[in-house]
Amino acid sequence: MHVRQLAKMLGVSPDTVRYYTRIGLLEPQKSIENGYKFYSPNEQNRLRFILSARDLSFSVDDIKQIFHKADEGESPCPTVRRLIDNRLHETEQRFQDTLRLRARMHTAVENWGGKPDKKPSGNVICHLIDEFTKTPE
Amino acid sequence: MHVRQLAKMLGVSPDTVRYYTRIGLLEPQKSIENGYKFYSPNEQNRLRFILSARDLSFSVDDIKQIFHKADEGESPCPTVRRLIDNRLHETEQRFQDTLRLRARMHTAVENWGGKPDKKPSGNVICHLIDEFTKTPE
DNA sequence: GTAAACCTGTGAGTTAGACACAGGTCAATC
DNA sequence: GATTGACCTGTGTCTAACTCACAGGTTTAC
Repeated sequence: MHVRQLAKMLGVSPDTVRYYTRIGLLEPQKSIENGYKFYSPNEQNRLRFILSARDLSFSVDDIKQIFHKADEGESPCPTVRRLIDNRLHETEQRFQDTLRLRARMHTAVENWGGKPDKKPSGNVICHLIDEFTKTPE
Repeated sequence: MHVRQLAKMLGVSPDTVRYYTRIGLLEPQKSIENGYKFYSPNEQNRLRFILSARDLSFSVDDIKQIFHKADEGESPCPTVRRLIDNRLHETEQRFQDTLRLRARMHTAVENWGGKPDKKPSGNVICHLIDEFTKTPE
């Protein structure tokens, strides 16, 4: 199975598959006559796993670690449990940040609704942004 | 005012100031004897504006556009209103994505609590991840 | 045989900075 | 005046997770 076919089967772009291959997460065989890469059922399964892990926000480097454990025959589960703990904290942080940002943006847009456009003057570049910063509420 | 002093004054890292300078958002004068960059009060004001815009999720490229308008003497406000509309959509999207991700991760961790570690076998790399994907609820 | 459509791998570009590093500057000491 | 050490500078390179550009190989239709 070549790159485009595999990508289509699992619903990702060929470039994504090429990327995972480039960094060593996938190790397809190289056709001698073609130079084209050939993905075996085992590689297909690995890609499926990568996508599942990605959906839980595991990073590519995390997945490398998981594969490393598994390739040595050890259980990757402790690693997985440890890693998701970090990812969970990150996600929580990002969630809170995004929540605050969203509120700030909504306030700004609302705030700007009744204000006119103005030309820049002196040290005011855009009075919407400048004034909003000074009165965050 | 040199880079470190300016950075400290506005609470960012010198590298951040250098970055904005490198991409042309700031245009300090270059000392002839030193080669060191000198930031005038006007540049200080520009940096303050950049940070305000950044806090509303405007991208560096957005800010470039805003500066471009303002430098031509036109009102950047219409640009600002148009741009924040895009950023608001992005933020909303990111918020929803993060919300879903967070829920998925919580479900996974809960789910894994009662499950043992297992060694990889056949085409199962980590049963926690593999099985969770198959039963998302 | 040839033309067009399609596919490939590799190299480079993307964001918003962080980090490494060779060298310049300045005050304090000898 | 020379020298040490602390501090500062600009520039080049690196990051994550891909995406895009591109030169060239392959396959199919005529």
